[in-house]
Amino acid sequence: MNTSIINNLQTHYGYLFQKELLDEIEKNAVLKKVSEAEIIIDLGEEITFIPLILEGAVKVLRENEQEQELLLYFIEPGDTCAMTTTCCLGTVKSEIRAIAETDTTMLLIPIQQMNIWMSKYKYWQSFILQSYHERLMELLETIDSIAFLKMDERLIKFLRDKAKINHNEIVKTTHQELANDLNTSRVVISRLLKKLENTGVIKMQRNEIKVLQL
DNA sequence: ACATTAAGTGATT
DNA sequence: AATCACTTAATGT
Repeated sequence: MNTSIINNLQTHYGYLFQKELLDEIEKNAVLKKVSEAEIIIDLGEEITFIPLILEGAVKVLRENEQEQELLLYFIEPGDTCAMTTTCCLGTVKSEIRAIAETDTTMLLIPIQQMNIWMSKYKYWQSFILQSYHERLMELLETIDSIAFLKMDERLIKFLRDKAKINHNEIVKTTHQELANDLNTSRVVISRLLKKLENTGVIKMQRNEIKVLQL
């Protein structure tokens, strides 16, 4: 494994850097690159690995039978996906869909290793627990947002989050996509965006929205 | 020039 | 806030 990957691990996952654990990660992990919009794992697929995000961002969403979707949270470098850690024994099927938000580089850790390391390495255990906690907090934030915020507040929050994740104040998306992510209709999004533009919060063009007030 | 897709609007529930 | 029906604007071939 080359040095840039090791450096990256050190930057984002510093606290789980124990010599032996690092050696094991080198030995067992597979480097994977996915490009934007690629589906990393889909509903019902068997989970055989857990990802450590090195570069990029991944969006995690839920979908019901009628193909309505709802964004749960984003995961960034330094994160792992909690849904894949929920069951430590046996194989489980994914309850969520993970899509590359941008071009993303990650390390895939086989689920068996994950289980072995849980008891073998204290750093690994606390990393997983902490990550699980973070994911839960983000989920709570999303729930709050759905329960207590009106659609216009949800929309601007989403745009800001997205701008942050992409490290770019210009969010490249369509009104329809936003409607899908927030599980509302395109017309509603169009009208709310217009209001936001009039109040100077954003500026829009076809296929992109510039968030002025981050 | 034409077809396709994105975005805007008014009316209704 | 959702849905419908329709218009207008932008973009690809």
